[in-house]
Amino acid sequence: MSIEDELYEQRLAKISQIEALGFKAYGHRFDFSHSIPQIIADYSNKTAEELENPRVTVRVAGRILTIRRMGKAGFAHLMQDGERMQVYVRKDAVPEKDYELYLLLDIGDIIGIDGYLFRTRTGELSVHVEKLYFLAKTLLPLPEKWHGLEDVETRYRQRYLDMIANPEVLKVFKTRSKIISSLRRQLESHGYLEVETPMLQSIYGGAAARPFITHHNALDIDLYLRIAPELYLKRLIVGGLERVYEINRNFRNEGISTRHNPEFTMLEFYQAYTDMSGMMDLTGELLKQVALDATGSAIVEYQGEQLDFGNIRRMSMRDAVGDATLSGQALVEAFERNVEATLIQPTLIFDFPVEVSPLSKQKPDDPAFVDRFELFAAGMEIANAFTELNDPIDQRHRFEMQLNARASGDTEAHQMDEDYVRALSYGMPPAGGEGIGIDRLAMLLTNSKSIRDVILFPLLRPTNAAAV
RNA sequence: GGGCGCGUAGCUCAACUGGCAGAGCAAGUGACUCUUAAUCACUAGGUUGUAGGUUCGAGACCUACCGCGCUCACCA
Repeated sequence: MSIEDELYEQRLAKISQIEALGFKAYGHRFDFSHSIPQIIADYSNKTAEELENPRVTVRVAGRILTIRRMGKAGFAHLMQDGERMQVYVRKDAVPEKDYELYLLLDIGDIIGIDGYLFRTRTGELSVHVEKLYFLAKTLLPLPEKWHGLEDVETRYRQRYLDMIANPEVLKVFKTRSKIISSLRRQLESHGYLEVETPMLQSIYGGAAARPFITHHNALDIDLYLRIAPELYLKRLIVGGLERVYEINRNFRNEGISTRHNPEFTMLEFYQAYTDMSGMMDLTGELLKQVALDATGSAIVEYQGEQLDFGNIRRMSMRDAVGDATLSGQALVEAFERNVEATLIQPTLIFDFPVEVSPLSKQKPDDPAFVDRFELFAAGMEIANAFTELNDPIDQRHRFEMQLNARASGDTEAHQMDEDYVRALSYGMPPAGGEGIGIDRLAMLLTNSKSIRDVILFPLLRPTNAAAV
């Protein structure tokens, strides 16, 4: 019998014992009076005397992290929402069956308690237990309490264990949530409307990437998982929704790395009657506020560097490369090869060659370039924005150039989207648009080295379930 | 896809040049009414990722495969 089976059997036996005492191994609703973080926030600075007069009674729930039994009394730590609270159980302070239950508890069990707050002799804020409730039995052992769970593969495959054993992981995902809610709040305050556009598309576009292909049975057609929502969002600009945004998943059938997950979250927003420079100003405003909302500061530490989102630099691609003679593909290649990784401080790079920008509007004074910028930080591309191309004839021409590129082997070139050209043909107001990679932004604002640390369930190769 | 590295008990890690697979935590039994990595005593727990090979002998060396990490390419 393996150790795990043995533990499992022992714990099944404990379920019988717990039920024999009159408790349910898997309980029902439990209305706690205070969350553990609440108690810590409200009572951490209270003295032992203040906690006695008047006595603070609490009903608390949580997962058992540690147990220290000493004959006829003992301590345990409960964890809720990433924070821990010590509880003290004395044989003469609880009903007889509750103490028998206490003796049967395992690390990992979820329990509820009634009791009152006090300070131990060493000063730790604790709950003096008067009644125990049993809420859920753990049948499997938790990772070790001291080192936690460090094996990265298990952390990603069994994220729930990672969250239990490594409370800082909870913080990362709370910060990610704050980032998204901050962006929503800000865009709404600018009059933007959140919309949802198709993930299943019969023509994919809006980015240079290879798609995932799937099949719809009833229509008997292949469909693509979207690589970007761009062309649909701009149809909405044509239709009169003048400020729209979408925060949702894109899917790109490409490599996996510390900066790439096949499905990733993108914010895209479009605003009629503005242009690239309007997007530049808005980007600065959004990022400063999102950094403040997520971390409390516009200056954020990332991997030993202080990134200042309060003061975003702007530089043309040619200036960044340092060669005013380069243009087209050669300029982009020089930029990607020599400059991109060196852009640690948040930097807007503008003036992209028209060849790599089939959806952007050309500069009025230099048609070799378009009014487009990308935001880089920590050597990563974070955002991409431009003055939207609203000339349907030019757009058709750009698509045709993309088709030529595709014919000569560029598997990531755009498809022709006749309906999109038709939409533009009804007249799209001048507009600016932008996409921000939420996962990468979350990396920066949580000081995470890998995109997998900011995606709850990153894609891993499946294994035989038994192996993990 | 290429290169480099890793895989030992549920978890965190040892095991010298190829020579009896070990510790702490977790688990079980016992002691203990203010502990906090509780303490003390005892007990149990292993197909060393998988399959081959070399060898008197393999956790270690060789080959292939599986999985993960880093990195390059591609991309956001």
